Amino acid sequence: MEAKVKSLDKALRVLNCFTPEEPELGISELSRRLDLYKSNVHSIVTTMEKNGFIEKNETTGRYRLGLGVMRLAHVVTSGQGGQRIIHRFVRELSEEVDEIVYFGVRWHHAVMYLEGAYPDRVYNLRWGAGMVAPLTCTGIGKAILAFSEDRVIDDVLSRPIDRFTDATITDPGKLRDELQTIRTRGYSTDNMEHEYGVKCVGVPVFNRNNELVGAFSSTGPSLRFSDNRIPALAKMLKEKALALRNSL
Amino acid sequence: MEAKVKSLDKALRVLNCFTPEEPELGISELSRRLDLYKSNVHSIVTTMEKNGFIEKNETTGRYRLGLGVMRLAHVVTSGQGGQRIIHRFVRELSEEVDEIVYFGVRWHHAVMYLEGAYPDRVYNLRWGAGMVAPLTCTGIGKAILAFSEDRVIDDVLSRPIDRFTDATITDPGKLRDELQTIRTRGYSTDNMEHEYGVKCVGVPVFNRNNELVGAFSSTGPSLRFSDNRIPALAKMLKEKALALRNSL
DNA sequence: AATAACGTTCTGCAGTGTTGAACGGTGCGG
DNA sequence: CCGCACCGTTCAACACTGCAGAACGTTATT
Repeated sequence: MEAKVKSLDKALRVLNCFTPEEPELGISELSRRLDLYKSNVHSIVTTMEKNGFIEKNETTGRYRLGLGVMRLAHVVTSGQGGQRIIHRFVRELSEEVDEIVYFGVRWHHAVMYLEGAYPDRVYNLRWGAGMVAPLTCTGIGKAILAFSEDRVIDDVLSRPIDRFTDATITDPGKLRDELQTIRTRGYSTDNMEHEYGVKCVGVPVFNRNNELVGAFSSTGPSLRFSDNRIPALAKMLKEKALALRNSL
Repeated sequence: MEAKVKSLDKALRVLNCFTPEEPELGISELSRRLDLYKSNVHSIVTTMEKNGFIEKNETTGRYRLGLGVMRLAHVVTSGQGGQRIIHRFVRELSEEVDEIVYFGVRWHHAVMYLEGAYPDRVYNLRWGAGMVAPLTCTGIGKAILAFSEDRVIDDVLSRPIDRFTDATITDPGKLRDELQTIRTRGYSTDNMEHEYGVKCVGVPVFNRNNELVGAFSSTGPSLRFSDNRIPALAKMLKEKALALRNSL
């Protein structure tokens, strides 16, 4: 697909430069990264600023995303009718398993987390709707990928697979086998493949037409996610996914 | 302020057409609303779609905001360092008062809710970060407005004040008195001024430099928010605001 | 003091966003 | 069952505007 309005395309690429790791960028930095002239980026940024999508940090002189983005995000979350139901299910599930629970969907070649809940004892959780993670090395991602259409799986496996820990499965063949295991078993696991010391369990969520809509996952320290507890967790997640299916 | 890049400005105005009430719009509808040609809007929308900020609903043929917006929202929320602390405070506060609690900031002439927490018994809550409400008739809004700079107050009071219920204060003079009461008393109330049957209490949140950063509010059915309970609620909110001040 | 990098401003030209009409498809009412 | 109205979509030619590139004043670093 080709961009119809090229100046707009550039502007949207500017927005996409901002990440949780680099939430604040300067004009020159953006111009280097996107291979655009400084004056060009400056025009774009000031126009965004006028509309509330970018804010200027007056002390550093650099720019960050503005609250206008949050208003749009609220439109997205409130617009999805099932969102509130899913929120409730995630919260209930978190209390039942007494661990962090997420709901996420596939977004291009990644998982996007849309809902999350966690017990009170989890104190310093870095989480928020819109968070993005790989499909290939997270419990939630693998649960989604395993039940996605073949062309999606082929597409994801044909690209280089990022390594995060030495447990990350980076071989496409092995990952394909893993996905088969997940399909037959009905749930996925993440044995510290994304982050050291963190394990996950994931199950797919379908709607009444048996279409994949997303996945639940539960995650926590490897100490609590012992091999013999995981099937029990998976069972609880699966039951909730089934209940949600009937409520969607 | 004038838009440097006019085509971008149009595109951003397209995005701002989407609201929680109308999350899905057609090309013709947008073109009428913004007084632009259909083909023009179409070019803009397809370019947005390519970048993930707009999605097409294939069944209706209309368009809605895309998940790319959520990714940006996560950058905003994770970027604000204090956000996680505030989240924790709101959650604690919600347990202490056993009611819905919000944290919000001023955004132009409105409040934007950034954090919210609520007890389990609250079932069907319509809430999400990025939600926007008036400054003039909500507990959280009036708590912010009362402690804002004079030019902000004058600006808000000089505009027509929307009416939502027959308790809404729409007279600028009366509202100015109300703000003075809030300042001396240290907390604001919303006595069904925004929604029938719903009451609120709000308190401002300052940082160590005594600059206003936002406000807490607690809200719920008027039955539970009796006149003699409100001071107690306000006291709890104020204590939390003071604690937050020292943690920011 | 000198350098380098920053954000910002300006102008003329080339490239592109916009116009306006026409297309096929869909759904409604006569 | 037909015709109308509206939808989203496409296209070509032109007028306009977005952008390259240099120059500006500031700030931070050496």
